[in-house]
Amino acid sequence: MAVDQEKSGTGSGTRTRILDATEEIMLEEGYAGVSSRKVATRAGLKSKLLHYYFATMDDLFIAAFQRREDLHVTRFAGAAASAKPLHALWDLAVDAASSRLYLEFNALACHRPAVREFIARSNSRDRITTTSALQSVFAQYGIDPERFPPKVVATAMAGMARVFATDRALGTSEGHEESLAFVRSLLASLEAAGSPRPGKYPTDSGEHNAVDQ
Amino acid sequence: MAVDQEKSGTGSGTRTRILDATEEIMLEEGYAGVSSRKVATRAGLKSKLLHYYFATMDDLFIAAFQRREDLHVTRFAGAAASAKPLHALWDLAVDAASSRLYLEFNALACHRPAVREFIARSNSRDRITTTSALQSVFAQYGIDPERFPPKVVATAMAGMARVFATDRALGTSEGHEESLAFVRSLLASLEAAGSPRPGKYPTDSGEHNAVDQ
DNA sequence: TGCATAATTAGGCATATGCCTAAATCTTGT
DNA sequence: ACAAGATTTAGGCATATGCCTAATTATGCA
Repeated sequence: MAVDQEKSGTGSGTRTRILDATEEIMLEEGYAGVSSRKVATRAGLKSKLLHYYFATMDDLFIAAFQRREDLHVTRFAGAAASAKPLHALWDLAVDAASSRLYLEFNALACHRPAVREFIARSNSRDRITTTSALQSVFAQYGIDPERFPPKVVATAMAGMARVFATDRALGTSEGHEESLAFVRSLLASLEAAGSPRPGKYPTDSGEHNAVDQ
Repeated sequence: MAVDQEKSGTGSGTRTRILDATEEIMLEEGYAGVSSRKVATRAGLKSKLLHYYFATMDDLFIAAFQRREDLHVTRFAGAAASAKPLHALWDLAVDAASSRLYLEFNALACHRPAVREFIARSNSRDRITTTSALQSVFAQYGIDPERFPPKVVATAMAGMARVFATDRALGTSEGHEESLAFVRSLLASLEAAGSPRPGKYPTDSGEHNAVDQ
């Protein structure tokens, strides 16, 4: 325990401020721009104190990632339970800040073995959770899982979100508008076709077409 | 062509060796692992010589990226002109080494302004070129561009390729098999349905192949 | 042959980074 | 009030990095 958990509000949020600073630097300069002294300066404290909260840089990165992931899990649950789960899940995946951060974390994981396992596990878990959520939604909406395999849709969603995040970070947006419009219209037609089925599984109702051609 | 650089052609491939070493380190440790001394050691030469070929690290990264991009452009042209362009373009996008490298370059671009413009331009250009190639192939195959907007397909392809690359680098492969199988079967059905298309467009045989515009 | 140019080698400086040990101060529960 | 733990401060070392100036050797060409 000790420092690893938010003991109480006593630290005046020092730990939180450190993680915030870490995220900011990752977004502005990339993960390689994160150094102990830079984080400390940005958080407004001496570098020694940072070392007190996070003995090593690995600890810092893992904690930063952990916090983001916890937030993501919460958001994900909310999205999956919302009235329009497909739209909500898609919006969540595309969320700019999160995607950009995950991008950096993924790159970071490549040369920090201690962090890699955390991120790899999280990636895998997220894909599985998304798949399972989609599966349930698809069943509820009467969407043909052969036509839209949840696992494939989950992978495609993750992929497009990453493209958007990367491009945006580099200042381009070639194809974003069209892709977003296309996906949204697809989601709308999917949700419109299955929406009026609260609590029950459709499987009936003639309009199984949902994705007609 | 292919004269691109080679200051004089007598470097006994030193320049090439430097770029190779740079790529290797990027793949093994990430872009942040690339330092002048490390590259020099790996290429089997003194760090001073590296500085002779590439005055700054920006120059080195830009040259490394440039070389990869030239190779990609060549491969792309070949894929677009092949007998099964859809499969070829997809395979190219998913190619492991290239995707991983582009991933690193993208991350690198975030905190190296001098490199950013190169990469951003390349990303944008690649998306446009892919879109245009898909458009032409779709027209040839009689694939409805409303149902498969080339721009959207190009973005989705780039996205899935990135997910595969990232996951593989981290040691996971959740959903890869299913996604690859799904895409391949989709491509097969598209190519099979389009090949015997009646009309003025050639079916196969590469004589009048319309790859250019 | 000679010569211009490419290719290679040499040492070093200013800076930044990760991580360490020890002590002083503040907060808390009792 | 007091002890125990949490929080903050302090200085420093070994290492790595980017980049610089100059000199020496190898090579191709007229």
